[in-house]
Amino acid sequence: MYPNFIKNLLRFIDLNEQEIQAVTRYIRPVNLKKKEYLLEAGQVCRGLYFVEKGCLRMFFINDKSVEQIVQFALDGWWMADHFSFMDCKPSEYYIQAIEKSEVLSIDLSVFEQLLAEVPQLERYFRIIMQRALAASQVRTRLMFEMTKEEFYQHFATSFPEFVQRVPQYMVASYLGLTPEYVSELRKKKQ
Amino acid sequence: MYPNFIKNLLRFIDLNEQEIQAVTRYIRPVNLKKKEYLLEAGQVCRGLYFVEKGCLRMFFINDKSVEQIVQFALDGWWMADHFSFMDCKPSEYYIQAIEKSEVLSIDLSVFEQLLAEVPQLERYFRIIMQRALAASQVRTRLMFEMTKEEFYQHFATSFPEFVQRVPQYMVASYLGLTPEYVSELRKKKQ
DNA sequence: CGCGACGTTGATTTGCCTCAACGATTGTGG
DNA sequence: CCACAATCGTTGAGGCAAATCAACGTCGCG
Repeated sequence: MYPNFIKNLLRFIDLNEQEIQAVTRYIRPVNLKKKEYLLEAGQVCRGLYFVEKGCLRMFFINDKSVEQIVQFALDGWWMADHFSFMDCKPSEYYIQAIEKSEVLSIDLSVFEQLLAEVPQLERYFRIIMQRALAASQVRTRLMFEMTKEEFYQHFATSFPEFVQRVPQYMVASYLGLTPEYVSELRKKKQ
Repeated sequence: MYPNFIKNLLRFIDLNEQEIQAVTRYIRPVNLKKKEYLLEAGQVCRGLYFVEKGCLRMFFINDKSVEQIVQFALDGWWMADHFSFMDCKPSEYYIQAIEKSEVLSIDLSVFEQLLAEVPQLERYFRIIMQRALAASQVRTRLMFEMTKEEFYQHFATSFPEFVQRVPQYMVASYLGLTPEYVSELRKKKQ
């Protein structure tokens, strides 16, 4: 049951069988078909979402009515609009399954209770958040450091599985490029 | 002693007098003169830094040998290169005092011990990290959503004290603009 | 006073976008 | 199993936001 999730927990904290059972009792599993939404703009982001299997994207609609992707999540990654989640404010984001996905949600409504019952999870989430923050710092540096062309090439060579798995125009959006320009860059490289 | 720091702790968790004493025993205070460095590229980021009073900036040197600022921290904010801190990897960043500053460091060498002695701090740092992550998500969205001009105007009106307090070319760097272009934007607005 | 740090101005250049049109591939209902 | 429509990627012409480069003003400070 939820092998990826439990493996992820045990990677950062020690839990006995009983505690693992306790955690899983608080989880709300969500199965998504391709293109189905986990969150839509205007709704409150109810949970912290763990991708047990599949692939999600998080995006907003900009003032030109174009989808702007800000994050992906593959198997074993967490995803949430933390601002909306923490303050119960309506989100400006959509979270959508790129492929058929199996997601585990820890809803805010049970989050505090869960933390009280299994206090080690404070540590787990502290580490998860800290790592996410580190990743975000790295991304910021790369965006400033590189031209858009280098940024694309860097991404394509760093995450080849990714470029296979998701459509090219989504990669373009995530990197802040137009699909046309990515097309030009790919031609150039060969 | 460290009034801003303690106020910040108590804002998110409950601690009794004894626990507060325990925490302060683990702190390494650092006083910085204007332009003094707290971290230089190549060094490991030893601590999580809390700005008790003053103003810091974090930047790296890009391939054109230009300083690129990625973050500021005013009184009451945390700052660190989390990637370097967590994995003890040499940092690519500099952290420098923009003005005379009083910083409190929680060094990695005592971090785990401190968390063991005052377990509520796991919660405190989980919240701190989560909020930093939320802020980072908002910044990412703004950078994608707005033109550079809007981004500058948004920043200038959202943080007027800031624009007073730090030189214009640093604001420009933080926003990913050239000083010349910011100059042009300011002229335009009046 | 003189130097260095900071800001401004204008001319020129360019990286990347916009727009429009056209293949190629996929998938879906009849 | 085919027809036809989406969906996705490509190409090329033209345009613009913002960078680059160079030169000059101005202020504060040793």
